[in-house]
Amino acid sequence: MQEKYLPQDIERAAQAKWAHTEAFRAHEDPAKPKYYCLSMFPYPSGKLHMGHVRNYTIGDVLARYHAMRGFNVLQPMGWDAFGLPAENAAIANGVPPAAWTYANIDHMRAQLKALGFAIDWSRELATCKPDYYRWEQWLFTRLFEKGVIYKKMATVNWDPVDQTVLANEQVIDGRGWRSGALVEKRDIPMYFFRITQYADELLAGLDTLPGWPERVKTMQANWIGKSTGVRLAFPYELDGREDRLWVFTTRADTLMGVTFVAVAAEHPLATRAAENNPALAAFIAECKQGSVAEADMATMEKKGMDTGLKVAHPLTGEEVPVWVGNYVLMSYGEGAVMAVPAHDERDFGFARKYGLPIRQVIAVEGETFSTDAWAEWYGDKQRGVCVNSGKYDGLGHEAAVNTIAADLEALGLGETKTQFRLRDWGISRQRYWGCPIPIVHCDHCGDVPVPADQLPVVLPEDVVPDGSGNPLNKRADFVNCACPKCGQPARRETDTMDTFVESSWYYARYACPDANQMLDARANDWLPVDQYIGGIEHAILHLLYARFFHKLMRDEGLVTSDEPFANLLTQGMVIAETFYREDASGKKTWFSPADVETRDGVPVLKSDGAPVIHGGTEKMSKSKNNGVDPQALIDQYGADTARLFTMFAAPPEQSLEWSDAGVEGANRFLRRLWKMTWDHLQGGPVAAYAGGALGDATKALRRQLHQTLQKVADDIERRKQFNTAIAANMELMNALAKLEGDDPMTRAVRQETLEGVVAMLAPIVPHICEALQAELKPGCAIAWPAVDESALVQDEIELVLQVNGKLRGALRVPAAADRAAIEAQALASEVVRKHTEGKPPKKVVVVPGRLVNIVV
RNA sequence: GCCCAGGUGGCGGAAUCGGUAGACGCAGCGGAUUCAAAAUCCGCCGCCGCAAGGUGUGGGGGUUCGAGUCCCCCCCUGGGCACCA
Repeated sequence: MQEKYLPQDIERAAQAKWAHTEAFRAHEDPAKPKYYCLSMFPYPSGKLHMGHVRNYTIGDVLARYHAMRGFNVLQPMGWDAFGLPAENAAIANGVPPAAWTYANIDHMRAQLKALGFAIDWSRELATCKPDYYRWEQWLFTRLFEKGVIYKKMATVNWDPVDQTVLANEQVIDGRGWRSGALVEKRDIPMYFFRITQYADELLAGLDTLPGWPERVKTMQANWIGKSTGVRLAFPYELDGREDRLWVFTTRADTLMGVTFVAVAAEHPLATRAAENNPALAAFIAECKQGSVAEADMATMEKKGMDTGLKVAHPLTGEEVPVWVGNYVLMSYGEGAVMAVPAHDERDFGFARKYGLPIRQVIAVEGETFSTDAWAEWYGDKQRGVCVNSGKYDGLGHEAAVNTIAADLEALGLGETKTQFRLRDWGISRQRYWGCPIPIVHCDHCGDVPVPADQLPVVLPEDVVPDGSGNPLNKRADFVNCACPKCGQPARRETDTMDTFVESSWYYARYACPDANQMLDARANDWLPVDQYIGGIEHAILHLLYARFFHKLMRDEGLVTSDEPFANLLTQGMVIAETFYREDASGKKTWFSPADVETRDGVPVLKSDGAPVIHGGTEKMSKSKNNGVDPQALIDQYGADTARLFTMFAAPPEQSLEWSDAGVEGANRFLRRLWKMTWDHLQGGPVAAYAGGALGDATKALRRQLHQTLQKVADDIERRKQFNTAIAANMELMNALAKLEGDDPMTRAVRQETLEGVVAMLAPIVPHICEALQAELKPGCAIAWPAVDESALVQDEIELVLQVNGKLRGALRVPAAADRAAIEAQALASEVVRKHTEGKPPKKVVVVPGRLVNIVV
């Protein structure tokens, strides 16, 4: 054994050994319980960032721990390889996205291997490879034929200068990120997954997932947003024809307070009204500026304009004006809303701004209504009762909704309806680097899905996008084809799929990566995933889409389970400070924190010494350029230090603010572990303690060892909190360092303790543990030690002594002492007499094993 | 704007079911070792106070023998908002 801890040498040796023995190759084995441990696969952006290190170390700790505890473990890895950054790199460097992506994959694979993760690399997949995406195309055609996928118009961000569709991320303050042009909304045809058909099941399914964090389930439930309300109609007559304007509301009880209705700018009524109204047409055009992102829509100034059209109130027949509102979303509900300014805060503000009437129809006892300012109670469903509402006066929320709904139904002007906030999933992307949508457009046959025997539709990999439009449109060899149905010349669809489609089923493909079909029987051997680990930022979209896709695959007979992920661990983000400079046009340039230093309390760029602006502490991301490269850490200290530090710095679910300090401490601990083992082994080999009389010190250390074994198992398995598991081992090592003596019994206990620490830390720092095990117990694989219950027994325990709830001292009592004996001993103690000043106790609280509180 | 989290020493964090606030680590301070330094080892380390003691978990209120933990209100920070992944 080397006296010095040399991480590079031992890590290389351990990794070579694992590779040689195929230690992590997973095989189906019905004799053992399976444990499918999956970390969200990375986007191959170039190099690993700290978020990856954190994510995959968490997964690796759980995978290795479960393997030690007798599970048949599968831990695969792959690449979420399609996406926008590859096109951006192509624009910047002139490299085809495919070449850029494959080079990144090679680099990042080597980095992952250097971190020593227990991954079955034989199952590696990349979503940009035809043998992966062909099955996605195959399923698409099946679902298209079933009607689960359909085509409709949808609104996108359009850059009029670059003549291209922009992602929401590419719209900055309403302008295109490259051109700086004002972004417009544009309607184009897109393919949609009918996810709303599964809304109820996706909602109900959350209750079958006890292994998911409550907060994620709450977010998903709110996202699906099931609400019951009333769909009702405002009749009107236009151009001599009778028609109805439909709206949906959860507050039908306020129907008598409607003073206007608001429609979206794209609503047919708005379009019709604008025909002879240039001012309105101009306003509608204005509404079409800006991004389609909901956050932008919700935070922009609420504006509106009267269309001049009137509709009739469904119950009173009273005339109600129709306005266009820039805050009304065409894609949600009916594209129109009824406005009750008195009882909806947004309508209230809008009515005051435009001088529209505010009519109170709900009252709360003891409160006075005023049109001057909004008060919380105006919108209170619980306490409010109807007023100024004719026959509905005096009814509470529920009764009023039911009565009004019944009356509307009798008139044929409304019905009770369940509404979801969830919208169908539009998957068409006007981009090159994605999975081609397997549709052929034929003048005679319409949209024809590509037959299975003609799949995959292969994406050409030699393309370099230039930032304007989809380059596939310029590839005649791709676009021109024969209609699969009639054989006549036809055009291939050039839109590609949302990359969320690839990441919605990769977890299943890992079970059978070589299958010559989408999935084979092995999928059911491994699914559902026992532990899924990934960033909290995926709490809604990715996880909802994957759950949805799993149900689609189930309904295709490909899997038997209802849910893909039995247990979910949402790791917090690795965040870091951001710094930027802004040019005259308002364009921001972001600088890496590594290139920034503080001079006289001002952040400046190291290269030019001029100040930069601090942009807050945010998720490490490419766009903010605040990622920290873990490679330097690995190069300097080794993989085990990087792993130990990321696991020790914060519990997995919390966000982790990056700082370089602390890494040194993790490395110091490993050196100390190494040195203590070396020192111990200088005395020659010794067997671990296996029985016999012990002194106080050795007995206490053994108790701590076995307590720690219990705690660490609980921390890893149940609490999934690795920082405290590591801290417990540090405490144990601190105690071991204080154990003196070289007699055989003491050395046996020291051997047992070191073996225990090596086993407990093996999932976290596997390389050093592998090397230490080879010295401590040559020829024996690391095994999780059984807890010795007899070592845990204590004769005496210490209780906390309080007087009036304040800590005043401690009390040593026999472990078996009963309540009365403890109370007597407490009352007799010196501290109690001093602090009670002789007053008789009013109450004595005894919490067994914890404390005694004397109340006077 | 809406939905979901979080806020504890100089810093990262611990306190698992309402029961000793600050485990463990970083930084700092003092000492040992050394020609010297690094490394290592030992000790101290919330704040006020010489001490006794008081005080302290974003702010305000409440429940309780006892609140970081439960309830109400407020402030701040982060994540998501459907085309970043």
